[in-house]
This record gives sequence, C-alpha cells and structure tokens, in this order.
Amino acid sequence: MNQIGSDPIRRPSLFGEAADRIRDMIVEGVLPPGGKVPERQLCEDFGISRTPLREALKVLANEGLVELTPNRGATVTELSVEEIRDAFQVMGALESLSGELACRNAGDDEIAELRDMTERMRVCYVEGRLPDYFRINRGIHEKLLELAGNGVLADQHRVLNARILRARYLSNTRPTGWTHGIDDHIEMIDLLAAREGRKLGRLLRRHLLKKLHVIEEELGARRPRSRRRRDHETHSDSNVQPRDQHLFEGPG
Amino acid sequence: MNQIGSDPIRRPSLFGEAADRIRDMIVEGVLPPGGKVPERQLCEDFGISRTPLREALKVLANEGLVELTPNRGATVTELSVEEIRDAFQVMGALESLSGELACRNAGDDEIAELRDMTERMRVCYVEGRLPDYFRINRGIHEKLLELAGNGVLADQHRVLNARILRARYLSNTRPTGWTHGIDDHIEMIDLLAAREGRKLGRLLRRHLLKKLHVIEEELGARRPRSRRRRDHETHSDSNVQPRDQHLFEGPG
DNA sequence: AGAATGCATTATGCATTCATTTTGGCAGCG
DNA sequence: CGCTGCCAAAATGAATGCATAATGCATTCT
Repeated sequence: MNQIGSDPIRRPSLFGEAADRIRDMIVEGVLPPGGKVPERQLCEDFGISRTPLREALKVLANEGLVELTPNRGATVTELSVEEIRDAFQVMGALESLSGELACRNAGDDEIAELRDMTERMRVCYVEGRLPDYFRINRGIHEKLLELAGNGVLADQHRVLNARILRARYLSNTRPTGWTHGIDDHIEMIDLLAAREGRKLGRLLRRHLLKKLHVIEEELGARRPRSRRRRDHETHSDSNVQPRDQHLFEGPG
Repeated sequence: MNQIGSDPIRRPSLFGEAADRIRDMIVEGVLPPGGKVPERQLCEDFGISRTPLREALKVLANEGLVELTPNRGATVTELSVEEIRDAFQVMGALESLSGELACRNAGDDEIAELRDMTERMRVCYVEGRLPDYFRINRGIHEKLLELAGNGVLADQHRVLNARILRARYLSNTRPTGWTHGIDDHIEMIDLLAAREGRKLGRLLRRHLLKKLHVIEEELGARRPRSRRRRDHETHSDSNVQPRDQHLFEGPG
C-alpha cells in the first residue's frame, strides 16, 4: 500500500480512529452480531464525545457492519449464512480481477518475492504455526492487490474484507479442510509467472470458494446462531449447496 | 429492489438526505472535481446545521467521492483517467458476477420481462429518444442486479455506480459509439434465456469496457481537465490502451 | 521593491446542550 | 388475572458553542 510520496495525510482524527476501533471490535466479535452498539459506553472507553463516535457509526453503517434504525441507535448487523455466501461471491469476483491485473503488472522481482512468501507460508504450514501462516497468507493476497494497481479495487476489497473476516472469527476457524490452501497458492505463483491472468483469476475464485465451504460447514455444524427458523432454506449439513460449486467451477 | 415486506425502514434522517443530495451534486458535476465542498453554504441551502452535514461528508469520503484533509475540510476527489479505468474494471467484475447469478435465479417470466424491456429500449433507440433509452438501460442492469439476489453485490454496485456516473456526466456523454449497446443487450437476453452464465458474465464485462472506451475517447478528445502534467502516463489520443481490450476479451 | 513575518479573520474539529422520541414501569380497567 | 393507556427516565438526533489550526493581508525587513 505504498503511496507515491511520503504519507502526506495522517489522520489523528477522532472519528477515524473510532471507526477503526469499532470496526475491529465488530470483526473480532467483541461486539456480537445483532447486539446494540453501546454509544455511551464507547464514548467513555475511547474518551471522546458523542459527535465523532456517531460520525464513525455512519461510516460503518455505510460499510454494512452496523445498522442504523431511526431513534433506536445502532446495532451490529446479523451474519446470516446467505450474507456470508454473498460476500464471498463478491470477494471472489474482486480477487479474480485482482489476479488478472496482477498478472499484467507484476515484475519478475515481485513474482520472486511472492514465490518466497509462498515458500515461507508453506514452511509455517508444515510446522503448524497458524498465526504466521495466516499473516503471510494475508500478506500474499494484499501483495496481489497492490500489484493490481487499481485503487478502486483496493477500496472495495478493504471494505468487503471486514465483512468476510467477521465470518472467519464467527466460525472461529478451526483448521478444518485447511490443507487445500497450500496447493492453491503454489499454483497461483506458477500461473502468475506464466502470466495466465484468466486462469489465475479463476483459481483465486475457486480458492475463495473453498474457504467459504469450510466456513459454511463450520457454521452448519454448529448451527447458524440466528434466524434458523427460515427452514425453507434447507441446510443439510452433509452436502452444502453444490450448486455454487458448479457455478464457480464452470466449464474450464 | 423489492424488500420482503413493506419498507420497514425509512430514513427521514437529515444526514441521509444530505448525503444523497451531495452525492447527486457531485455526480452531476454541480460540485466540480477538485473543488472545495462549501460546508457553510450547503448548511444554509439544506436548512440544516453542520453536524448532520459533516456526518454525510464522512460517508461520502468513505465512498471515495470526497477527500477529507484534517483541518482543511472536504474537497471533491479528482477524476483521473486512471481512476475511471479502475472503476470500470471493478464494475466489470461486479456486473459479470451479477449476470452469472441472474442466470441461476431468473424465472421465465422475469426473462420475458427483461426481453420486453430490451425491446422497448430498442424502440427508444431507433426513435432516438435518449433519456428513455438511458432510463430503460439502467433499469435492465438494475433488474439483473436484483435477480442476482446478492445484497452485498447490490451494495458494492450502488457505491461504485456513483463514481462511474461521475465519469459519464464529466464526459457529457455525446452518443458516440452509442450503437453497440443494442446488439449487446439482445445478446444478453439470449444468453440469459440459455442460462449461459459465464458467457453472459463475459458479455457484460465487454459491454462495460465498450462504455469505458467511449468515455476514454471523449476525455482524450477534450483533454482530461485535471492533472495532465503526469506525462509519464502517455495518453495517446488515437489508440487508447489496447492492453485492456486484450485483457478483458481474452480467449473465448 | 520583493519577500518574509506577524496579526486578524475564518473555518474546522470536537464538546456540550437542547428538543424529540422511545422505553420501561405503573395504575386503571376489562 | 391480563391488557391498555399514561408518565417518567433514558437515549437519540440535531443545533450551538468553544478551542485550535489555517488563510489572507498588512506591515516590516533586507
């Protein structure tokens, strides 16, 4: 995320900080889905007045993390299985584009750097160091996004990422089906080096879909903690929506 | 955009209205790119105080329409050729997904409705009624988005649409190269009826890219009214970035 | 004379205050 | 015994006030 020059913009603005912190609290589940956002409480915790905090809430509402109901304050948006699926579908499209663009813009040195990161991630994988694994994994995807060189894409990705990370924290990510990630990432580098933009895009999409299915199984196993009374959406725990599989795999 | 029940949420909130109005003013060019947002002035015009208006500005900043610099207020973000290209690339990915999902969810009646809309649009085309043409055109894309049944996608689309509409108003959209739209739309319906999701997705992407090229030519012809001193981005007016063409057309 | 500096004005960010709505509880009634 | 309407307390939305940083201009120094 390098700017052109040295950071010309800093933001010690209270509302920006408040937005970041509340966003983190929502992502990490400190503020649970469906719960009210304690405006007064947060004001005291952050040591700020209501004005900047309310400005932050407006932004978060626009990002889809909280819901503002007139005269009834802010509540953290629910995390339905459908919304998680929706978010992953969109993220798949964004990452696909990210991969295609990265294929065009990446230099050999940057590809080498990514290959190195992938190798390091693989080591973390075999050594079972999850935090480092996730950190490098995130770094790789961010690097691809940076290589894409599309600011608008970066914006959309960042906003959507918050909504998706919520799902991860919600399902508490036990490393189920955690195995597929490595193979995909190795293939990513090869496709990137071969400048196979469209194939890389499709791979990124499938990669993301796998993550979705892992989370769906997690949530299906431990039962979606909300609105499961919508029983017309028969969520059979064994076979989770193969139609999406078909949709995204598609004909090669 | 039908909700499930009757609209449970309305928002007579001042900040929401202010955000919408300022957004429109920016999109329509009333507030020119690079210009300052006259906070005081708008407060008087809207008959509201500074608080809700400032909240609206925070939201618009998050949408990328204005830029907030600490202690120096809000300025309308510049519209560089690069950003327009970026926005269209992302929009291409979103509409592509929209088409794929719509292919899965559309019922025969809805396809018939879309075919009817397309036909009416074609009539407006041959009769040269531009406003109606654009209105129906927009309606078709919105209908596809609705059929996609992905709320997150709808959100992202709506936000990005504002940034893209700015470009259209900026280039003042003379109907240059205006002809291709019809053929594409007829093909869309056929692909939709044939449930060719991926092909429809690719078509929507190409369709959007055509629009981009039209705008790029408009802007290239009448010279990008800002920051053209960045001459390392050689914008040859004749041949506008064929690499994107290749990127998005791709191998069938 | 041109440029730099200090002062006054303005605008911005945040805190505080005010009006309105919602909510919880209680009394009255069915 | 349960339900409805009313009242008080809390909370929310918006307006205003205040301290600080930025802008414009006049003065002064070189």
